[in-house]
Amino acid sequence: MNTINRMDIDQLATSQLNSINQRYTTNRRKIIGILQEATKPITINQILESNSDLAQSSVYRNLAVLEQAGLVVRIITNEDHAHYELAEHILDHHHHIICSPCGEILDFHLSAKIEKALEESLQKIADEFGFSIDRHRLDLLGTCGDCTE
Amino acid sequence: MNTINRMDIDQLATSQLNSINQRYTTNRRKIIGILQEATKPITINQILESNSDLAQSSVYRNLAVLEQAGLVVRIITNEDHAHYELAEHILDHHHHIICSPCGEILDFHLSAKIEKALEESLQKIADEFGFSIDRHRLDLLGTCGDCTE
DNA sequence: GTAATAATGAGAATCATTCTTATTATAGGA
DNA sequence: TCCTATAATAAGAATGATTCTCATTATTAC
Repeated sequence: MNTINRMDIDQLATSQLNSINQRYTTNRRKIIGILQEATKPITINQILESNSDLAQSSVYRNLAVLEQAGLVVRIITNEDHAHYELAEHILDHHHHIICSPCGEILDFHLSAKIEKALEESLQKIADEFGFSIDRHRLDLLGTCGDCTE
Repeated sequence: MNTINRMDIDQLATSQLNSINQRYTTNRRKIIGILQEATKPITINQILESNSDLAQSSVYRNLAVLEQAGLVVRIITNEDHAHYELAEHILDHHHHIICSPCGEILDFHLSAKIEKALEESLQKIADEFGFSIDRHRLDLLGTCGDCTE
């Protein structure tokens, strides 16, 4: 998991940003770096805390650009703040386990077998509805060990 | 699906609201009725459009109460507005297919077999993470037929 | 280098949602 | 049936995450 290294990410980022006529600037590189180190989805406040050089408005703007470029995914939960993480072709396909009390989000993987069976079912369903699928997401909502105590 | 009738819902609503010391008022009954007729998750604006008697602030407040009572579920997507629908013990367990361009949300059902396999996998994963599961949600994101044309 | 264009950052603006408060409705006891 | 205590309502104000504006700074192409 996440065997892709920094050099490869930079190359990917440059090429995907270029394809939408955007540059891979210093700020964008910083944000990608912070997301890569985070190993789990984080909020904009957490990004700002890890690098005080970044302006809030720039982080909002750049995350939107990085999302358009397909490099970053925005995760919406019932929390006040959105969470962000690197796109699945950089990490790998996975799902989220969310602690409702504290808002923490962690990644998990389904077994290849279940994942495949699920994808086949979903494709059939999309066909029935006349939808073209972009992606699916599966969240597990509950309470983490720390919040139970 | 959704074989429960209005009388049963009213009874359920009364009992679940009472258990958190809340009343099943006229406004709350109206909101439940609108959600039942909608057959798919709708926004607060859509609720206000179906009944001009309701004050916006009351709808917000009452949906929060109905959600606490476990009668209503709030659905968050990337859209600006949250969507609401009746809880799964009133409808039945299902998932959502979401059109990203227009924001429409429809319900779908997984085959019992896949659903069961999935739930078993998720239980194992929750155990590994030391989480207690509340529920899971599965969304299919894509583009509906109308938005493709 | 220089001009043209894009990105930045500070703060203002937006807008869904939540909060406040005076008014109205409801339930339970006398 | 009337009181009284308490809950719900509705109108608008307040909040706060996110988006927008625009003057300044950086980058690219020639």
